[in-house]
Amino acid sequence: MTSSRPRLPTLEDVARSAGVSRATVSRVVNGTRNVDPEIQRIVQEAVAATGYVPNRAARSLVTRRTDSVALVFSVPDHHTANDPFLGRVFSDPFFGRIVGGLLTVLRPRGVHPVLMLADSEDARHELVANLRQEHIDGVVLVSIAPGDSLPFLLTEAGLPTVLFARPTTPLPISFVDIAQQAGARQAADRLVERGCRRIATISGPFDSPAGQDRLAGFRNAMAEHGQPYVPSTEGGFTQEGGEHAMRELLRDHPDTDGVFVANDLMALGALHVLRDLGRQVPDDVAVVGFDDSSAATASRPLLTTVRQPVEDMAAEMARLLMALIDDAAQQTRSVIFKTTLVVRQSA
Amino acid sequence: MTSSRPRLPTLEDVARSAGVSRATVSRVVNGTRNVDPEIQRIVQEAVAATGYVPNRAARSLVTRRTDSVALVFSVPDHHTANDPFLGRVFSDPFFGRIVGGLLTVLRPRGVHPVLMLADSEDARHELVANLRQEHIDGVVLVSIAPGDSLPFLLTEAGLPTVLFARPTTPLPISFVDIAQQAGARQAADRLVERGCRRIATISGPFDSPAGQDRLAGFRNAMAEHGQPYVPSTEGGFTQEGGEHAMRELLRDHPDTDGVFVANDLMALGALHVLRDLGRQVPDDVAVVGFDDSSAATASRPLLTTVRQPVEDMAAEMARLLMALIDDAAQQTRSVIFKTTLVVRQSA
DNA sequence: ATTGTCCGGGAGAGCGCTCTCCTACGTGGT
DNA sequence: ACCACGTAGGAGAGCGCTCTCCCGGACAAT
Repeated sequence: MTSSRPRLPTLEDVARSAGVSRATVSRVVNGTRNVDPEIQRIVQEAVAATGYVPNRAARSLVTRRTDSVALVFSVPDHHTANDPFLGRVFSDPFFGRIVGGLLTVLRPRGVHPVLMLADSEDARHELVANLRQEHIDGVVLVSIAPGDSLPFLLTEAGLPTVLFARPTTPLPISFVDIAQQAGARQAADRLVERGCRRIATISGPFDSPAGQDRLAGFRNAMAEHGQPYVPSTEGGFTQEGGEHAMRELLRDHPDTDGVFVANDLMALGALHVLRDLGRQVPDDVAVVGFDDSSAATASRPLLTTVRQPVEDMAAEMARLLMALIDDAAQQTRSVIFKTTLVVRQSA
Repeated sequence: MTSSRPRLPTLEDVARSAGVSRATVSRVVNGTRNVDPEIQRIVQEAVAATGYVPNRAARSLVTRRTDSVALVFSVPDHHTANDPFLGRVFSDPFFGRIVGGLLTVLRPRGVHPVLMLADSEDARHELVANLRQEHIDGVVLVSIAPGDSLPFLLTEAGLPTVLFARPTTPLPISFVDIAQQAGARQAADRLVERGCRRIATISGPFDSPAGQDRLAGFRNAMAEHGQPYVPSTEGGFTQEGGEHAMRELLRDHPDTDGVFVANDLMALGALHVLRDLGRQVPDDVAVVGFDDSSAATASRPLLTTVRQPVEDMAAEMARLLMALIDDAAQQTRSVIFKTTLVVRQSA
């Protein structure tokens, strides 16, 4: 029974009711220029009495601002929501953590995030066209598509954009990221501190900056700790990959007593394998993960891991984007967050 | 170096370039009425040549449609994104599964979901005011706040709304849900079929419809299987609650050989307790969860669970909402989905 | 007094689009 | 031949808002 929209009050209505002009009401509503306090009061009462709320479309039309930003997830081509791949992306808690972080900054400013998905080259171009047509003020881009063209396309279109994680190829674009290498170093320090002597690592895919950096950072740190060679296997950032890598590692290096696993999901898999093979964690083999995702507390023993402050990073993305929108001439900036080691049970 | 917006092509520009009137271009772009095929072609070429994309704000202003819907998450008061509670909400993979499902329907229709959060009574009222100002066509509401006022407020405001899960109090509002009782029955059937004789259950909170229904459904099914009394403990739908409940259950009923746990998160906790106490799953105690969330595949043994088709449900919500928006006089409707038992290792 | 300055308020153009009219032009029936 | 009717395209009125421009009055400086 949706009562067919009974025409909502407009500025005009409020103006008439308050006995002033439309312009004055607009000034009061938007808090621009000086308005006599008495008139302000009258207008505010009229607003309350009529139940007036500004029409965003009309406002956008003239201001060329929509007070909404796109939250774009860019994923490899030809995956739909029913595909296992995309399903995994969206079902990753990380998605929700980003949203939560963004909202802490966006909501107080009355800016709404609009969800968008770029899952094909066509979609990417269409997206840019849509965004250019000024119905969106800026873009928060989370890209997990290797060699994604969107960062470039958006830069080229001159759209205010902030990336989650450093772009694969250098680009004049703002982003937030974590100090990956320093994070890996925290893991190394922990394992060494525990007294582990034969330390190995399960790495992420080599074509991802995060995978590379964590591996490099870990190796560097271990070298400084006097261990020149670190056995490593690639686990593809998946749970199954982690299991497989752990098995391989133990086969080739049965005396391993400490493992740095480049993300929690793989660590979860590794823990399962260790238990199946009868190795006690952390006593026989200590394990350190990365991310501090929900997997870290779903596992037994609880996972010691390097925490990535996703919510804070997302909030900062929102701040950077707002600044970029307010002042288009602004320099692009990057903000790098420090990770923290969360010590639980596995190391 | 954001090149300060170089004024984008408008309908007028396209019209001039094609040598026709604005109205004709509009007709071609929107595919309304009959337009001479030849002129259609000319206009389409002009559109391509100028790179024209409709301005949504201008269009919305006159059509009173925005082609965007709100995706509202309504949560209990006084929780912010940094609070553990809300953090958990947003980090629950379920959030992303909803979004994924919605997008499969919304995207092809060019409708965008706008994320909103209602975390206080003020926020709820403000939300309704915002939505009423016609800058949003409809609402997809996921409420996890007990006694939430939003379903009522939205109905009252005459806003097209679709709920995820049956509202706590009866209301003329569309919703999707699953056949909770039938789902619980599937779990019961499985446990009985495996030969379990002393079956118990860990339930969700009694103030949630899902918690109630699953418990009632399970009891009914067990009664039909000849077991009149089912020991049960409440686990609050959390992992810790599940652990605690499992411990309690085993203390009071040490000979339990099968457990239905009303969600996967609690089941995860239960599995940990069972292992700690040296009970083999599924041989000593069989466990069936509910939801088929990511926890189900993160556990060892892999969790046998009742699958809730969240993506399909979300897609249906989108369909219901679109129908409601297109025809406001439409009846409110509910769609109940069947669950499926996913047999893995734990039962 | 006269001029200049500031400041509060109103008038009105126009953002880019849709959609209702209206006109011009066939086409068919009588 | 005439009129009725259908059909394709144009003209133009807004949708609700912001913002520039303008005006009138208060006040200070000359």
